[in-house]
Amino acid sequence: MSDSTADRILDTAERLFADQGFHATTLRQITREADVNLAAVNYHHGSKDALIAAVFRRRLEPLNRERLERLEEVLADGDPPVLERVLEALIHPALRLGTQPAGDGGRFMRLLMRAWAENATRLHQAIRREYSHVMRAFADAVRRALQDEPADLRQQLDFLIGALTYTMAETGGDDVESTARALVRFGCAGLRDSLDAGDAPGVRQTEPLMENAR
Amino acid sequence: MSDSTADRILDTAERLFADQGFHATTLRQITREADVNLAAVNYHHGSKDALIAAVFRRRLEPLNRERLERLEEVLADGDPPVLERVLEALIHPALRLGTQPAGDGGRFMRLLMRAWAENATRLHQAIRREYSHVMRAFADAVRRALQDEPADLRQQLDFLIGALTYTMAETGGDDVESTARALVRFGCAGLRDSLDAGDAPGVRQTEPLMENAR
DNA sequence: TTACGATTGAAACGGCTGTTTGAAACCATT
DNA sequence: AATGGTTTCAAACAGCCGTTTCAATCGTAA
Repeated sequence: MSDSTADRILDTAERLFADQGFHATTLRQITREADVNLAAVNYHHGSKDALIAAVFRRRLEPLNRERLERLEEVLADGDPPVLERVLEALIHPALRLGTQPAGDGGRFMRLLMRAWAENATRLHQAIRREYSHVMRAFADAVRRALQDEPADLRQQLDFLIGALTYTMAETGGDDVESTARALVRFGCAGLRDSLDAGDAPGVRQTEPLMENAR
Repeated sequence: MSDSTADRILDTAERLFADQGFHATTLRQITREADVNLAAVNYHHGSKDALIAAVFRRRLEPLNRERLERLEEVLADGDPPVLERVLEALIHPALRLGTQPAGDGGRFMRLLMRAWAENATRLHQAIRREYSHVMRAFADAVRRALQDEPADLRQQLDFLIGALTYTMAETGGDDVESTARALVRFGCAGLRDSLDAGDAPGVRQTEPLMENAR
């Protein structure tokens, strides 16, 4: 049941895509390692592109659902929500994804990173589309937590997403808890300093911040 | 002179690699768009893999050199260096790379991201090797700026590198100055809060930071 | 047991890949 | 003008790609 042909193809494809990339991974390699016939991919998933999309859909949908559920809980607990808990709802489900089924490490996140490096492709756009409402919800929550006007909060959130994605792809999914704690804290400090202090730098200094390059 | 065959191949390859990925880009496409003969790639660069390495070497070497030069200046200006200026030496040369030759946007950074998504490959390891001494130098400088013991400062630096890489690949290289300013500030706040406050959270809160997932 | 849709299997399809080859063209030096 | 090394060119090489085909097999419902 859980080892149906279609599922075995998905598992193997996810692993190989993450390790080697989409184009570098061939259907023959997938079907050989999954121990299924070559034609099974086209029979069960339609095409290689459809297989790639299926690999993402299987992980992204539960991830974003859990993120939004946790965000709802945080928002229900108090109206100016606690910034730490908002970021934790964003970060923790993603970091846990790396350790979920069988210690796969940051494999899927490496994959997500790959897909997102494929800018200007249909895959990238599809993922962004599926992500957009999640990010909008979190941006609103952060704004409310900071009780500040919009500003360019989206940029700071992108900083955080970048740190999260990079970290997940780099670390092997070990010590998820401490990594999540460190990242939540890092992001909170950055967001608070960037927004609630207006335009002035958070720490005064004698040297000019930005000198012209030589 | 500047449009030598080898250089035209490098320029075209960099653009196509960033837009489509390494495996998805064919030598025939590169040579067609560069208006050179197919065999020219193997003649001037040896192989496709060697061409990929050459594309990276051309950008990475000046980038890391400029970073280290600026870091030296900052360190020479005062012994506990100003954290903002250290991060600025790390971030600004990278962000400027996107706007250098002809408004190429974050193209090379998208490429770097791609290479770094290719974990466990020789290319990734080669890049990490070339980066390691740079990162070590910056970690030392940050440690001195914060006047703190080692801790897991490397992790915080990875957060910052992730935010930088993600941001560069996402934004088209526009408003480099304001992006750099925002990122320096974001990173300084995160580093200061994470390290100089020890292990206690920077902001007290009534809710537990990390609840068990449902 | 028979019948039938769902699944698997082996083989082949056209097409594109990176690389190699050897002749032609170029260009500075004798 | 003749030479010899460097670079370009068109063509071909073997090999792998995603997909399709159609017969063989399986599992279940009549």
